[in-house]
Amino acid sequence: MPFLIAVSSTVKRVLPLIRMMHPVAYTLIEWYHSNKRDLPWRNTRDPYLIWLSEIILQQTRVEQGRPYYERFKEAFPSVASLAKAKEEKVLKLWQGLGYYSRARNLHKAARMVLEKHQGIFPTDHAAIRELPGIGDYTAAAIASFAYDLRYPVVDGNVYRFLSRLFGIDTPIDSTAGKKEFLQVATELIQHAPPHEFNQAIMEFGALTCVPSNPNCDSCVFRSSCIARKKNTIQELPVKAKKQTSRNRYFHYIVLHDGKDVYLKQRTEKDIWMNLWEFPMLEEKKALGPEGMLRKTSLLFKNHSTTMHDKPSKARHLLSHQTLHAVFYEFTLQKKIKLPATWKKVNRKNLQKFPVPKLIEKYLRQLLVGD
DNA sequence: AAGTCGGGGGC
DNA sequence: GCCCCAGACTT
Repeated sequence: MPFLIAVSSTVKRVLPLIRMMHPVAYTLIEWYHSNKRDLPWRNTRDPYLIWLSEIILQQTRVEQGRPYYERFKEAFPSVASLAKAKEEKVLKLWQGLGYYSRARNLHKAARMVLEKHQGIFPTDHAAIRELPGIGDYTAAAIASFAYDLRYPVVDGNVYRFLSRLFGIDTPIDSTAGKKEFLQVATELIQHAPPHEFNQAIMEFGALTCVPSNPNCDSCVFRSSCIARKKNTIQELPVKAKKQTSRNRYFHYIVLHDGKDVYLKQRTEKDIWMNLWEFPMLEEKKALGPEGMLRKTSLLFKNHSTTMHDKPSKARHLLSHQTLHAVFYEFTLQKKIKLPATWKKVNRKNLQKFPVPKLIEKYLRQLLVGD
C-alpha cells in the first residue's frame, strides 16, 4: 500500500479510497478527524518526545500523565539531556506517577541510545522494541507515530473496541486472546495509514467505546457492532484473571535529631525501588506501641531515644497490596551508632528526595507542623 | 501462565 | 468495593 503511505498527511483526500478497502478503518479515521483531542504529544514527530509520552501514558490516564509530560519535556528536552541526568533526579520528577520501573527504564534506555545508537533514537521497529521499558504496544506506537511504520497498537482501548465490534469473547489477558486481537488489528491496519489508524482506534476507545455505559445509540458503528446487537456490551472485553490483594504492615521510625531526620533508600526488588522513606519495620501484623518499643529497644540501646505518643496512621492502597502504615516518632537523646544505611537529612532538604505518595503525604504534615 | 509493579478516577 | 487506565517485566 505504498500510495497510501505517501499521502498519509493528506489523508482526508484519500478517505474514499480507504473506505473502498476497509469500512472500519475508514470510519475510525473519519471519526478521529472530527473528534480528536488536542494533546501535546500529537504535535510532534520527534521520536524522543513520542517515546517519553508513551512511557508516561502506560497504565495511566491522559489527564494524569499530561503535567508530567510537560515537566519532563521542560527538564529533559532531548534524549541526551535525559541520559546525562542522575537517576535520582529522574525519579524525583516521576514522583507521584507510580510504576517507578518506568522511570528507571526510561533513564536506562536513554543511556543506551547514547552508547549503542550514537544518540540517535533507533528508527526501526526491532531496535526500538529492544530498549528497556518498551514492549509490543509501545514499540508499535513509536514506530507508527514517529516513522509511520505499519505496526498496530493493541492497548486496553483497542481490546475493548475490537472485542465489542466483532463480538470476540476470548479473554484479553490470555495468550490466545493477545494473539487473536493482534491478528485483527494487523489486518485492519493494512488498509489505512498506520499513524492515523493507530491514533484513531485508541482515541475511539478512550472517548466513545468507553468501559462503562458507552452511548451506543450515537456510535458510528451502531449498525454493525456485534456486542450491541447481542446486548453484551457490558460483558466485553472478557478478562480471565482476578486481582488479588494482600495486607502489609509498615512501622515507620521517624527519628528526629535536632533539625535532621533519617531516611533510607529502598533497594530491594519490591514496591518503590530506589525511592526513599523512613527506616521501617515490616511485620506480619500490626505491632502497636508496646511492640514497637520492644523491637526498637534493640536498635536504640539504653534509652537513647524517646518515643512520642499518638503515632499517625495511614492506609495506602496499591493495585496488589493494602499498606497499613504507622508513623512512630522518636527523638534522639544522645549520640549512638545507627545503621550505615540510614541517611541523616536536614529537614529543609527533604524535598530533594524522591519519595512515594504515602511518605510525601506524611512529610507534608510534618513540615507544616513546625 | 501467573504474579508484580502505583496512583487516581469512575461508578 | 471493584474496575480500568495509550503495559512491561519477572518468575
